[in-house]
Amino acid sequence: MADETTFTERELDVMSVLWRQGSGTVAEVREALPVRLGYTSVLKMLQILEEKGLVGHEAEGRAYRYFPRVAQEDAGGHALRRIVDKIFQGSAEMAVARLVSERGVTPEEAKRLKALLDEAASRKEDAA
Amino acid sequence: MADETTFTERELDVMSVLWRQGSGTVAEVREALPVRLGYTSVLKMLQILEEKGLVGHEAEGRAYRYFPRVAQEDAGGHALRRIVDKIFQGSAEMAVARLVSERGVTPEEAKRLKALLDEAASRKEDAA
DNA sequence: TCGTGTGTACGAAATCCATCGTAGACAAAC
DNA sequence: GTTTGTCTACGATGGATTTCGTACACACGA
Repeated sequence: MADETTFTERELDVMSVLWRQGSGTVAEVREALPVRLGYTSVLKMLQILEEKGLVGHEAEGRAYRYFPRVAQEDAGGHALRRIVDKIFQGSAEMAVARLVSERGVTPEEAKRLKALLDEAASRKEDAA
Repeated sequence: MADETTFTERELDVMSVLWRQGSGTVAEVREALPVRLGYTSVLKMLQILEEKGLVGHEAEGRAYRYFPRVAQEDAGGHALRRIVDKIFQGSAEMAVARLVSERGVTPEEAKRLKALLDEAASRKEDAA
C-alpha cells in the first residue's frame, strides 16, 4: 500500500518493534514495547494493523507470529516527505541540516554521506 | 513548550500555513489550506491550537490575526527525532540518505551540506 | 433603522484512537 | 477428566480529533 500511510503513535511503537526484530508474537512485541500495555491491547493493535494491511501473520504453534508488510524504508520515506513538506516547506536541505546538527554524525558517517551527496547532486545536475 | 508536541494531521496543515506566511487571519489560513474546510472549522482549529499554546493572536480591525508560538525548527526537530528513533532505529545516516536520494539536492545545497557535515563530524570527534 | 456581510464563541455529532474485560479454544499437567 | 496457562476473538468504554451548525456582535450602506 503506497497510499496515505500515516501511523498513529501506538501503531508506530508496534511497527518499530517489528522492523527492529523482523517479526514477533504478541508476547514478544509486548515485551519489546517502550510502554507497558496489557496483552490484549497489543493483540488488538496488531489486529488493527493487519486489518489496514500493514502487518501479516502466520501460525507458529498455537500462537501467531506477526511480521511487517511495509518496508521501513517506504514508511520512513513517506514520513520524512510529510515533515519536509509541511514543516520545512519542502526544503530537504533545512531538514538535513537540522538532523545533522541535532543528532550529530561520526566522521565515518560524514564521509559516506558526502559521497552520497556528490552522487545525488550530479544526478540533479544532469536533469537540469 | 519544548515538551511532547506531536501535531495531528489538521493541526500540521494549519501550522504549516502560519509558518509559511508568518501569520494569518482565519480567512487567509482557510484560503491557503490544501483542503477545503468551512470557515468555522478553521477558526475552531486555530482556537484549539491557541488553547494548546501553539499559536497566539492579536486583534486586527474586527478580526484576529494568528501567529505561531512554536518555531518551525523546534517542531521539525522534534518530528524528525521521532521518525529517526522509531523508523530508522536511531540512525540519522539512514534518514539523511533516504532524504537526499528521494528528494534530490542541488549542487549548491550539496556543497553547503558537506561543509555542515565536516563541522558536525569534527565536533563529534572532539567529544570522543 | 434595518438588513447584510464579516467576525468570533460555543457546543454537538461523527469518527477515530487506545486500552482493556470477558469469553472461548485448546493443550499440558495433575 | 478437571484444572491451569496461554492464546485469539469480540465488543465496550473513554477520550481526542475533526467538522460544522447555530447564535451572537458589530459596522456600514440603503
